[in-house]
Amino acid sequence: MPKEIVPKVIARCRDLGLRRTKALEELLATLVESDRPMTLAELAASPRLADQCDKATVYRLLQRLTEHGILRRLGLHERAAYFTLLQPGKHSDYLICTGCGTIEAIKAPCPVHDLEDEIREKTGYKGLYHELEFFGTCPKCA
Amino acid sequence: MPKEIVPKVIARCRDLGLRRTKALEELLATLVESDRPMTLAELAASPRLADQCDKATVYRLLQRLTEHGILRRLGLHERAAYFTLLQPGKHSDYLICTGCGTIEAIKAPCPVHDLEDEIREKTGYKGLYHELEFFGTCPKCA
DNA sequence: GTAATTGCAAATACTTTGCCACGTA
DNA sequence: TACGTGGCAAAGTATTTGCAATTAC
Repeated sequence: MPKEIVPKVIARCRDLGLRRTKALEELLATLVESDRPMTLAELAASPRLADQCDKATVYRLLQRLTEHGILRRLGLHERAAYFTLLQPGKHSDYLICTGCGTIEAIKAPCPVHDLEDEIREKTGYKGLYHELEFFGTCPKCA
Repeated sequence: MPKEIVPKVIARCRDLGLRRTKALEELLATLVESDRPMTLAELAASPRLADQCDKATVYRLLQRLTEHGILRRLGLHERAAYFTLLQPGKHSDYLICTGCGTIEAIKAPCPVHDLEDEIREKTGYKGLYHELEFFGTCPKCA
């Protein structure tokens, strides 16, 4: 959670051969400050990026960072794709209200790691990871 | 798995006030025969439906059936939405190859029911359900 | 007969790409 | 200087809707 996250991630990007651009810095800062996954549209419209660069630039940045394993692309049921910073050792599952669309990360420990290991062994899939989401109607929407 | 599934589901539809149309029958039969979720495009192009009706009809059928709880709409990471028949007492998690896009249902018991109950109690969300998917590269694609 | 359902076509929404200018290393 | 990046605009892909015609009940 400390502010030093951004510089560290940028260092990782640099190691991967990516250039340090203003857009990269602002995009990462925005994602780190956000406590939930964000869409391309949300990112492109966010304060740090709106005046900074074109939506196509944000799009290509998201592509590049996802390919390099800095970000992860999530489904989350909306028409738009969501992106989140991938931090080693960290994993989040989400609780989503199908009424208002609110997305919140779940704090409880994820209960699927054992099954994930089992699947990895039995199927031989490489680079296995999972995505777990809970959907329902929040008290406000009910 | 028996053939009687379709008539039963149609009966449920009728109880909900839906009309028994050819398109409805074929759509349900297609989904029952499929062992995995399908997209609107796949369904509209499937043998039973291709000559039967317009894609817009399939689209609206999927909407209606989803609203009435006969089907469930899933994310599954592709740009297109996936739909699956919702059978009482049945639940599937999926294993998806990010290379070739293969989707297969996981047989192992789902390990998140306890967490789901916990979330239901703590948050007060109504109609809570979850979606769990594993992503990775299958042996063939690796 | 009446309301639900359908077909066709047009409109959206979000994503993706081409091409040339620009900036970082 | 050279190659990764960025901007603008156009093309793609999947979804969603309007409206008149049709069909189930």
